[in-house]
Amino acid sequence: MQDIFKTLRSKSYSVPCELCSAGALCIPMLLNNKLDTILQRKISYLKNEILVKAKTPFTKFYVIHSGALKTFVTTSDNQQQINGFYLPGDIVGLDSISTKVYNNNIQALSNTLVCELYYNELMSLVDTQKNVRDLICNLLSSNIYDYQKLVLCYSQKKADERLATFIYSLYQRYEKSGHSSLNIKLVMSRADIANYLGLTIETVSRNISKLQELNILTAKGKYLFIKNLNALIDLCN
Amino acid sequence: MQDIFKTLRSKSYSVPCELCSAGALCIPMLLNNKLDTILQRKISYLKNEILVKAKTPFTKFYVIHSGALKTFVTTSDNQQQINGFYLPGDIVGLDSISTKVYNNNIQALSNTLVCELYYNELMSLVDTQKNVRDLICNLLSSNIYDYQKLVLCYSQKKADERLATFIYSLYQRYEKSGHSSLNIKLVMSRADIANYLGLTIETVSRNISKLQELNILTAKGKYLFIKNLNALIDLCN
DNA sequence: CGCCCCATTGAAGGGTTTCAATTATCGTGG
DNA sequence: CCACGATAATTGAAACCCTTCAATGGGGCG
Repeated sequence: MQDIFKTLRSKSYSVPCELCSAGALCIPMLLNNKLDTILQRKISYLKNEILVKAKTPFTKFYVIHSGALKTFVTTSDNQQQINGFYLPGDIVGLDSISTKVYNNNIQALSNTLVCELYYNELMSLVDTQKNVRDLICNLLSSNIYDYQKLVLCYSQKKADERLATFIYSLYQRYEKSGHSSLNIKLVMSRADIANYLGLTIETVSRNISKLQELNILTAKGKYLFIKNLNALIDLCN
Repeated sequence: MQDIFKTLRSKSYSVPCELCSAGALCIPMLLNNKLDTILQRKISYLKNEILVKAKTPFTKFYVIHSGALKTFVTTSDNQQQINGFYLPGDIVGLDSISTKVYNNNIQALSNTLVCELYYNELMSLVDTQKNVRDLICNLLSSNIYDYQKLVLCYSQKKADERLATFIYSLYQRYEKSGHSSLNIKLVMSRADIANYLGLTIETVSRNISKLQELNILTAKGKYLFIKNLNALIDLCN
């Protein structure tokens, strides 16, 4: 078991363009040699660096190549409320089209490479390319569907089910971007997970222990090994 | 006080086209005499009638003129999980673009008039009219933003804050569609509210009583009268 | 190697649910 | 229009889950 975690230490997730949620955007653009005009490739941000402050003007989406981001708002008593974790292939900022400002702060959870995708120039492509139009609509719509499921999760589920759902969603997202593995590295702290799930650090910690006692997974620091995927999925519904 | 509730008994919310979330769609189309080709106007559904069963092919959005709808999924143990209430001016089905099937069941909470908006024909308008394209993107994006706020609400807030947020959001939504009033008719049952908020009926009931003890509102059956809007808003943060 | 931060674990308190009983409301039919 | 039954809503008490407060253990980084 120790060996597994050793090999994971050097694990670094990234997404090839073909599996990126914006990939279907970039690839046809590449073909048209229009890519460079609307997409800045692979800009680097350091761990904990703030990419965007909330309320600043919205100009572009951030598409994650490798690493991870979190988005959060700050409450009146100056506390963070995390409302999203973004992994390779994910696109950040879809909520900002209508408000014309970023609604959230965006921060790097680790050293991260992102592609920047300018909204205005993307929209001009929508007008000329029907597949881009469909892609944008699908991207926005599936984001809505994802949030619907998230709302159901948080409004209906207990702590252990929330945590199981969170872990399984990480598994699914890595799988989707070509990193199918029962070994998962948590890029965020327990405090961030707790904040996001609307629980306390202690409750998250206790429920991770509980999942281990149930032989569903093994946890060692930021590394999880899913021992019984079906049992994990059962906990999610 | 009794008088207020008397006069409310006949209250019926509806939205004029100018204030409908699809209004900016319908109005330019009206001008072009294209309206009738893509929009079926004011179809009537009876209370409790099922408009759409989940998993059936997605073809059109439903825009509410008067009345109200709820959307829900059914769990493995055949229980409803409500994930949305829709009021006059709201548009239902935005999550279904990407999945190509309706993800939720749609049911009328009261006798309801809806306009039906066909997706394919709407998309052809996107290609010819830039304002329609922008409207769709804004509609989808603001829906995402709304869900972000909802997720935060449910993941972070206690029962009384959830309920306050729910009531205040009803107030805001009626205000937005031209029915600004401190008197609100709840079109849904306590059971539906509880289900949606992830609470029990008893907890909802107790917290309505609590809001009355705090002199924030008066409740009589399905009718609420907000006595202290600022206090209600304070509870929401 | 030691410090600091993060994570884990324990015990008490508070909030929500569950179970149970009562009261109110709505729809129906006389 | 009122009476009745069925359904919905309210209220109380005990059980349970999560939080809070507190202390301990462990890992990463200089």
